[in-house]
Amino acid sequence: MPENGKPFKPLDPLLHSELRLAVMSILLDADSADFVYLKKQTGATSGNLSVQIDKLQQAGYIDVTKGFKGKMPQTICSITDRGKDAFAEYVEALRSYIPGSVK
Amino acid sequence: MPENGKPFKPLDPLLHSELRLAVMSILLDADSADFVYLKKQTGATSGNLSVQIDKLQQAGYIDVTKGFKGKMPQTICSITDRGKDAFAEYVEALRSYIPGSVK
DNA sequence: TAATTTGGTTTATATTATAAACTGGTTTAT
DNA sequence: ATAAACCAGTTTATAATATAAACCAAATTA
Repeated sequence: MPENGKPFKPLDPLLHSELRLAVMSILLDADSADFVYLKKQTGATSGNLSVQIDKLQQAGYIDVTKGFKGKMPQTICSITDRGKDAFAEYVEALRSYIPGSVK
Repeated sequence: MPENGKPFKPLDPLLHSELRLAVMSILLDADSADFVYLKKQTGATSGNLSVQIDKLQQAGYIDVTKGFKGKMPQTICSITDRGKDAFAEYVEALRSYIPGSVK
C-alpha cells in the first residue's frame, strides 16, 4: 500500500487568521510591542486588533499588560512560550500543505 | 528610517482555508483527482468538499469536469495555471509572516 | 422490490472576521 | 474654561465563512 492516510496536519484555527498571525509574527521578532505599534504595523482597525489580541491572550499565546505611558493608556503585548510553541507547530503544519517543503 | 512599512503581504482569502488549501495541494501534486479521492485524502464531508470545489472553480483556480466512470457519476478536478500562480503567491505571502524565512 | 450504498448538491447553522459606533480621557485652540 | 479635535482603546452589530446536516437521483445488493 503506497498511499497512506492523514497527509495534512490540522491548522490551529487560532493562528490561521491573517491579523492574529501578523501580531504573532511581530511579537516573535520583537518580544514586546504595544497596541499602537501593532496597529501601525498591521494596518488593522483598532476594533479588530483589540478583539484579536483578546483571543490570543485567552488562548495563552500572548501576555497583555495594561498601563500608562505618561498619561496615556498603553497596552503592551508579548509572546508566551506557549505562543512560540503554537506558532512553530502551525508553521510545521503548514508545510504539510506545501509540496516541495516535505522536509 | 530603519523600519519600513507594509511588512505583511495579504493572504488570498480563497486559499487561506484549510480544506481548499488541502485540495489545491493535492491537485498540485496529482494534476488531476476525482471527488472521491479528494474526499478520502482530506477527510472532509461531501457537502463541505462540494462547496469548496465550487469556490475554487469559480475563482478559476481549478477545472471541474463532470462525467461518468462506468455508470457512476464522477467529478474530476485539475489545477489551472491561474491556480498554480495563486498558490505560489499565497506561499510567498505566507513567508512574510514567518520570521526566519525572510528569503 | 426493498433496502443500502454511491456520488454528490442544497440549505441551514454556527463560527469568524471586520468595521462601525461608542467610551474615557487628553491635548489644543479660542 | 470651554469647546473641538484627538488618542487609545472597547463594545456591539453586521457581513462573510466554514461546516455539517439534510436531502436527492441513480446504482447496487439482498
